[in-house]
Amino acid sequence: MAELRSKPPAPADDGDAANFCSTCVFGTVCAAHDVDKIALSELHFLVEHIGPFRAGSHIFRTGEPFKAIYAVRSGVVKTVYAGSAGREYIAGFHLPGEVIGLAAIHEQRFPCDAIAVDTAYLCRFEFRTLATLTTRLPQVQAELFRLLSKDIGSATVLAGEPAADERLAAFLLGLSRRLAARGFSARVFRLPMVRRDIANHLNLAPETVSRVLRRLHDQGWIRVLDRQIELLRPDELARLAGALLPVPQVRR
Amino acid sequence: MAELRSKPPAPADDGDAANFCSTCVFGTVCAAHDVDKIALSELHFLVEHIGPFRAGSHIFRTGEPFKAIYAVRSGVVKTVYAGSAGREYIAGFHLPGEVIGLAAIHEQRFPCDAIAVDTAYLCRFEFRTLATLTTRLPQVQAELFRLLSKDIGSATVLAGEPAADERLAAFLLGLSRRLAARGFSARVFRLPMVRRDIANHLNLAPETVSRVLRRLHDQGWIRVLDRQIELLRPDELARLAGALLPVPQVRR
DNA sequence: CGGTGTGTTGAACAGCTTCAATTCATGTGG
DNA sequence: CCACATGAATTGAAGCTGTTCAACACACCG
Repeated sequence: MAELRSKPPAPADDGDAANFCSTCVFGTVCAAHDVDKIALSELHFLVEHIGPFRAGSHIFRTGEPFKAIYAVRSGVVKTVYAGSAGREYIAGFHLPGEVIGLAAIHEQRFPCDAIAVDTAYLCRFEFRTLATLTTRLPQVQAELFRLLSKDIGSATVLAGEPAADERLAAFLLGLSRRLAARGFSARVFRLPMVRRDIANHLNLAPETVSRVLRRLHDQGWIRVLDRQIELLRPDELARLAGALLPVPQVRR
Repeated sequence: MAELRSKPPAPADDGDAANFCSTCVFGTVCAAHDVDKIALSELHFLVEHIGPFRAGSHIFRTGEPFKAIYAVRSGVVKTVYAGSAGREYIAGFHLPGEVIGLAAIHEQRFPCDAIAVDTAYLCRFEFRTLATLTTRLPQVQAELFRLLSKDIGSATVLAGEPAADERLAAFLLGLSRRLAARGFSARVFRLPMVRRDIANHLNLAPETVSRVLRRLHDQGWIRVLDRQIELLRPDELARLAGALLPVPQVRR
């Protein structure tokens, strides 16, 4: 477990006047297509680079009026809903290239907090301007539809309420795959968040997370050393997780 | 509990060449605004009325290629995800005016089954055509964004995993409010679905649903007679449900 | 060095599930 | 028309999974 890459504290690629960030959701959309050059440059002009946000600081808060959506450029961000009885539910952990804030469109207010887990940099997209632009950039509109649709699915996945082991297996594998898609090792990685966050994401007590990790460790399917994780038997984990897994990225 | 309205077996309003159905999601959008008349008539032309679907028959199935979204015109439709170990999870019950199929945009396949609970009639919107039209009808685009965003939220609500009583209270109250928004009584109504469906929606065993209903009944907060429900103390139910409730429709 | 927050482990408890039996309504075939 | 089968709903009893409460190890930091 020595070859673990430590995440760079600053974004590797900020983009410039001619290009989007390498992680940008809209980068791939615009690169290959014959799009309206003027509109494209407007889209580019619309992007606002913000950060750094230190671990624990808010990108937006529950109840704030909705003005913009955000794409994670570097670091990790969690979206946190206030649950009943003082509990909090973490809807997701968002890696570079992923977009947050889309759930706020409906009520025009953010329904959750967005909090940096790591030191995080983001891109800000003023939504009204973006929505206007999409009428001239159908590919961007399609991408927005797709992003919104994706979030419906991801919210639904955990709702099936499987056993603790399955949830944790699905969580680890999902994280592994998303990291792999970003050029990191799929086998060995470091959990960016504390146990309590994992617990709140999977609807478990932190103690249960500990115990399940230990169980998986004792079975020889993973190795756990603090936040260092090594997946020894991803096949077994996948079997455990069952239909719960986010499909291994077909598109984008 | 005698004044209960029985739901009409056929849609009350099919719309015509000049008007959308009274329940239509896009009706309100187009009615009041100064929109492109030609584009509007195209949108109108795009709508395809389908049905009836008898209880238990599929509107679409998991894995089918995504071609269109659907709006419920009359009746009730459930969206069912295949859960782990043969269990099934019901993401939602959809009343007239609500849209289903949006989660399929992302992977271009339906991630769930849509099954009629009641006899149901729907409107079908070819999605590609619709997406093209929205570039000329910004209000419709905005409405689509809003619908998608709404579904993210609704999927997240139950994820907070509260106690069984809270879930059931939230479910009953949510249903009551949605029915009220459609002109039915908020106090007295009939559950369109069987207990097992409620159980699969709330991640409970059918037996637990029975027991909780009985408990609420014995507390004097509701009256239950088979599928007939009367809410005697909606205030207490709301207190129980806590932050879990869908906000009482502000917009639309 | 004590303080704080994270993580682990143990033991008792609670809530929900599971299994099983019963009632009731509906529909089918003899 | 009745006998029987089927499925929904309810209720009871037992069992299990995860929670809660509590104690402790460990690292980091003033």
